[in-house]
Amino acid sequence: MKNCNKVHYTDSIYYEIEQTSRLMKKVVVQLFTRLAIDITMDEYAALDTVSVNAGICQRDLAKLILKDRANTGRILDSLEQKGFITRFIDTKNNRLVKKMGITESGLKELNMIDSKIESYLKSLTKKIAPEDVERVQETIKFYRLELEKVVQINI
Amino acid sequence: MKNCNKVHYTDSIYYEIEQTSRLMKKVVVQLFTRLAIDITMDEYAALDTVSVNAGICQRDLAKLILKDRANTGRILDSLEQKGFITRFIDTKNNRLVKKMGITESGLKELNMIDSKIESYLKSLTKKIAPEDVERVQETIKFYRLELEKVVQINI
DNA sequence: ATAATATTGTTGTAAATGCAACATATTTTT
DNA sequence: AAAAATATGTTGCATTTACAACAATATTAT
Repeated sequence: MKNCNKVHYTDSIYYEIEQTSRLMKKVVVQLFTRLAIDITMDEYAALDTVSVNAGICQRDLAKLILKDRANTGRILDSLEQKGFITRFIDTKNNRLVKKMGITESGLKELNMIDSKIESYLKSLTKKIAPEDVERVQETIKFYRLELEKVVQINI
Repeated sequence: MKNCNKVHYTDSIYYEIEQTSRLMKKVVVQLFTRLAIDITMDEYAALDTVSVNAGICQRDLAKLILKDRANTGRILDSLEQKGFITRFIDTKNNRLVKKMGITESGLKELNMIDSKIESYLKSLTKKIAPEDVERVQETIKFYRLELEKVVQINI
């Protein structure tokens, strides 16, 4: 008799999270397209992050959004070109850095997108008890912090 | 007074899952590199999926691994070239399709990788109660099935 | 029967991504 | 003081990815 109790990676929580993330990304991209939102998901996430971290520099933002410095710079180029953020040279620990902040126009865009997608995203979890959603979120966050301890970040 | 209760996308479970997935991918890629495993994570996931779905055709596999037909074909090209799967022409609903199966060498590689990474991956959740891990996995799976209902899959 | 549509896999292409290398400036080491 | 290392942002490149177009075949509609 063969070993039928084999543990498969594709049954693990790791793969489950990855698959869910991929699917979710598809859902949100399709939502953005349907709503004619003219920034990408990554730009939206970066804009939101900047809005709660006024005056952050590029490298620190890169660490938050888990992208490398190169692509973070490119995302910010796009957001700046669209007028949603402003960038300015400043110092951090005596070093010249590029800091940024959200503009009025960016804040308006952010609120517009939030209002457009909020109800739809909520509807996706409506069949799950709110306390379950919260518990899952807390557990995943704890797990993510564990991952941060062992991952090598080269940003 | 400004609205300090604003709900941010970056605080949502959607972003939490995406960030965790990104971080997890980094962790596993670094693990694969450290262990000198010579296939990619995607190839590994595909190989595992093939191992439990013997005789599956390419398009059906694409639906399982959530990649498009083009890239699924490319991943399989690589696995076939390395001798880990075999592909053969067959019919499904009277249509010519490319089916596949895992080879002896592929099964050996799969088991080798599993044995190498198992304990490490387990250690990442050792601080979380097993029942919590299971509950999270179930809730996410339920959520993923909700997503599958609304997403447009163009595979 | 002919035309239109659907299924499956491949090829081409443009965009996104990560990584290494570079430029500049500052800190630390020797 | 000179050299080495670090911090920050940008550029270039190779890989990955998604999407569209195509080729071949089978089914459905007219």
